[in-house]
Amino acid sequence: MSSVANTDTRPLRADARRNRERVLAAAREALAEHGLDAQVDDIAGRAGVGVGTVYRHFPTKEALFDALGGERWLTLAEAAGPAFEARDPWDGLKDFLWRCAYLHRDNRAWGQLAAVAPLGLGRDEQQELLRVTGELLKRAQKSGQVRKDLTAQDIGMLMCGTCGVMQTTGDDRWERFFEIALEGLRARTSGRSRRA
Amino acid sequence: MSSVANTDTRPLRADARRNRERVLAAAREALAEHGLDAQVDDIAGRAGVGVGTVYRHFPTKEALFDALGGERWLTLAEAAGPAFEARDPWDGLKDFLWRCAYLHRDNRAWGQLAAVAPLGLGRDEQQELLRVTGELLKRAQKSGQVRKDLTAQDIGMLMCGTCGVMQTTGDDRWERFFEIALEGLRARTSGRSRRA
Amino acid sequence: MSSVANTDTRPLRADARRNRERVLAAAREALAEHGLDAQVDDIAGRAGVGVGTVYRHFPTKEALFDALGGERWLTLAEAAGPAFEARDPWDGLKDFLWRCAYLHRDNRAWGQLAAVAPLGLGRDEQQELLRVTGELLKRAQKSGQVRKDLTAQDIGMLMCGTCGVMQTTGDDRWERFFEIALEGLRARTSGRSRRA
Amino acid sequence: MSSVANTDTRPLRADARRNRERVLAAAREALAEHGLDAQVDDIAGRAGVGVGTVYRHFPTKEALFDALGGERWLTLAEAAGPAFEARDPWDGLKDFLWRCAYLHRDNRAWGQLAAVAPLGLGRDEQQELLRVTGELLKRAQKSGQVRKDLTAQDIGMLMCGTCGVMQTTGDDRWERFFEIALEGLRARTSGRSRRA
DNA sequence: CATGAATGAGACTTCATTCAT
DNA sequence: TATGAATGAAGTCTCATTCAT
Repeated sequence: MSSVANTDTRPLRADARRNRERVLAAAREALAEHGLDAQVDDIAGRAGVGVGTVYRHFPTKEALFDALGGERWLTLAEAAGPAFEARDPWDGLKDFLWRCAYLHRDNRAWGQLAAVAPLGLGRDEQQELLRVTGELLKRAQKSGQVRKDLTAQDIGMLMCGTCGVMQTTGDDRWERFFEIALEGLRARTSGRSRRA
Repeated sequence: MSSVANTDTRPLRADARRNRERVLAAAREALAEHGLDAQVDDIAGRAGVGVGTVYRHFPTKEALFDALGGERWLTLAEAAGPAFEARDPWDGLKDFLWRCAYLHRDNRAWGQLAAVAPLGLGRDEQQELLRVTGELLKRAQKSGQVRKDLTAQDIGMLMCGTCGVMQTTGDDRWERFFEIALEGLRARTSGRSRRA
Repeated sequence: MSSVANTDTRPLRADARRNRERVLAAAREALAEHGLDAQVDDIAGRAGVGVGTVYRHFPTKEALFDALGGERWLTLAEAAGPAFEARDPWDGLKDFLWRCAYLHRDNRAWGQLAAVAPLGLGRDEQQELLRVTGELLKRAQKSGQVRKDLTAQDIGMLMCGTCGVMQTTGDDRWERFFEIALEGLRARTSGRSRRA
Repeated sequence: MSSVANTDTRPLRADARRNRERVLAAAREALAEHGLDAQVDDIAGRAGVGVGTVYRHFPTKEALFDALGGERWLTLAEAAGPAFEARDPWDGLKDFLWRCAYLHRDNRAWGQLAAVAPLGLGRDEQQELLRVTGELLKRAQKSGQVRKDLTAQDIGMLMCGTCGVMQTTGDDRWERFFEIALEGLRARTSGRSRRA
């Protein structure tokens, strides 16, 4: 969660780290409010630092938002933990996905990022998320509750679409959308084949 | 489709109309490429006219994009026509929705607009779309193929989410998403309960 | 008053003349409201003609306003008429000057022009005004009521200053200013000489 | 005269202050030459800074000119100082007013401002000017040299009218106007001396 | 290291004037 | 001849980024 975009291994000085965190927090706020059009000066202001400090930690506005994106992937992956405890694998998967959705609702910045950060590409942080998602998915598939052909990336797209709805409506209607879309994951009941 | 945003009843002069169309076409292009950040000067350039001409037809950048939005709703509504001919209501509905999706794919500008034009709100042009969607939906519900509790707005959100995916991935993966989400519309087969 | 700026001797066609007058009237209005920043399109609109027509009659925005300026000089000169009937020459002069002032008050456009049309320069139309002013002035000087050293141009500057005040305050305070300034024209009372 | 429009208490950095002064100086120049139509880019150019710098110091073109206006009132008020030393109150008043007039002549920008800044209204800086003017006026009235009914605002209008003339003629003729108008302030002598 | 002043390309919009219809 | 659509230079202001203090 902490030094996501900092490739330098040397630990940052205490105050530098604090500034970095402040900037990230401010960026989250600004991003949530104004989307990708958030202004660097505004972010610096919210963080209580000068623009220069922002640029010391992040070479570019884009880099700053990228760092936020990194956080996002990690946090989402962490959200999977409880889902592994669930008795019913389908419940576990659902729980995880709703959790992810609410995280996006509570952090509008992430929703904005979802639109820019293509899925299944690049970022290392994303791998872990895909891994745990795949795990939960496989369990549910084995229990016969979920379509056998689904992949973790399919799930990713579903979340991505949900973020889109979230931002467009700006209210709670996405929950309805999400509930419907989740149904799309279910295995078609054996009813038919049996009847046939 | 035609003179969407022109409230003045007087018919435009031939050349003026041609320019208006050119500007709209250029705006579509620019919007597709750069989203809402597309620049008026660029649009004028693509249209082969001066900026002034753009502003003569549309008082504001926003108004220009609005006009595009109007087109969108109308065209989508028109896309429903063939669906009413389908033998199977579910096939009709699916056909319509895929058609809508492909229209968005072929006109990336619309996808950008989808993110700004909340559903179920405002614009008159949107009413017609909701109406025909509702009609097709009702038929499919009557035939027992689709969840009874769905509304035209639910369908709208589904399309909206699909646009989100389309833009994020930038490739064809949205088709997969769409196919899955469509499954979410299906009525849970009564097979089970009946058998019980 | 009519074809002031039209140097072509051929009489204009009836409708052309009517348009010309309309444009001038519209220009007066616009000038009064927006000063020299009045827009040609707006003037054309008020006149109920196209911009092209405005430009047919006046090659340039400046030329249009100049024409208004011409009117101004002529009308002011005509305002002197009654003043020649006055019993008392000083009363006659005062009457004339107040009349001029009120003409400017009632036609704010002129006030705007006053700031751009230097006095004592160029325009033929101005000569007549200077002539009659000089006449009235001379009479009042002969009767010993007015400073002997004043010239018609001094009077012109006084009017010009009054217009400045009129525009700056935007209300009636200029009357006060004018009254005071007029006193400055009076011959210093014989008191002095008597005492001497 | 110094940091007129800077309400922030923190002292500006040395270089920032220097730039601020440069911008103001450039604005004075531009205003003098082109009036309120002076362009921000031009001002920036004259000041040797980028446009951004102008906008950092003054949020708006209007704000910039306002700052100049503030200077004006203050400087004029300061010009009254010497007048209080004069033996003869009328000489003192005259001296002050001529001084004001010359200040406007030497700083044409102020003349332009005179046309926009109505008298007796708003600005705090103006109060001081009205106060000292009133003071000098009262003295001259007490000594019987000046019309008893005059107010500081009347004097203000007189200066305002003078600025108008100054700008219209563009030469020295305003001195003549001013001299005449000043005579308008004098108490009509005859009655008194006669009675005496 | 931090600060925030400076930069300047570039965005949107206006409007005098021209010219095709 | 009248119309009003088209033009495009020019104006105001913004904001990511750099750099002196």
